[in-house]
Amino acid sequence: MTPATAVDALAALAQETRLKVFRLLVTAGPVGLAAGEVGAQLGIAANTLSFHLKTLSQAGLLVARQEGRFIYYAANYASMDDLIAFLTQNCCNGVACLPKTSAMATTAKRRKNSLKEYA
Amino acid sequence: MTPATAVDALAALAQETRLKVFRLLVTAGPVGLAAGEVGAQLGIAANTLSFHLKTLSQAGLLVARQEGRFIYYAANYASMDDLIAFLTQNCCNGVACLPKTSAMATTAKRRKNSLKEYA
DNA sequence: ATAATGCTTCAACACTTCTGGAAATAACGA
DNA sequence: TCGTTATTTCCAGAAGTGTTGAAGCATTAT
Repeated sequence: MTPATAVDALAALAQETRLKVFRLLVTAGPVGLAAGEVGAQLGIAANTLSFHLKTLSQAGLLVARQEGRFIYYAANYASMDDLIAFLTQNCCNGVACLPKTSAMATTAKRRKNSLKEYA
Repeated sequence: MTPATAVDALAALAQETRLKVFRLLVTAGPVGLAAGEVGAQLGIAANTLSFHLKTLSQAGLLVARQEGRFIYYAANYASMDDLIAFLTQNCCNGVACLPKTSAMATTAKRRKNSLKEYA
């Protein structure tokens, strides 16, 4: 992750509507949601939503796939991970400065839930 | 962390100069660096730097303390942690979607290094 | 006192971003 | 084919952001 890429991603998230959209898609899982569904759930006009989805996609935070007339958007977990790694790089020299972050996805949790759940 | 707080923090980080400053202070540890030192290391004019330090501080990402003529700025690890927790909340239902993030600060690492290192 | 140092504030300008209406494109159904 | 649905693009105006030079405060040194 380059500084420029990180700035793009952060700028994309630094807007109320886009942050709502992103968080909705983060909880929605890898399958994602159709654009219209996102708009309906959050009460956003189609053209405005399209603008914000484009911004998030260009920043690499969302991936889009077409299915018939619908376009599904899903969170790009890998780039979110890269962004967080970039922000916390060399933080505190390994001391426990980020308790919530480290608790969030422990090795134990990872072992308990397999990726196949989404297959 | 409220959505508004998160947007403020993300907006503060979504700027090349500020991101550089923040990352420098993240690696600098809890003691922080004097404003002038930050400016010297990154090559930023005093007035410009002051503007950006203020933005980062108001967003809660930095804490400032005066020491004589110098003002030391340090990363606020707690708010960075809150921000990451906010972004990744309910992500992927516990599946291993953020490998780097979870590897970043494991329980093992936390035990190995005590907070007293900075006392 | 006076000067020097460290940092901040102010005002002005160029530049970018967000929003909303209207029109365009694309896929499907009758 | 024609209409409907899903989504995007274009445009213009309003609002916000970053940079610069000059001036202003505090704190320390002479």
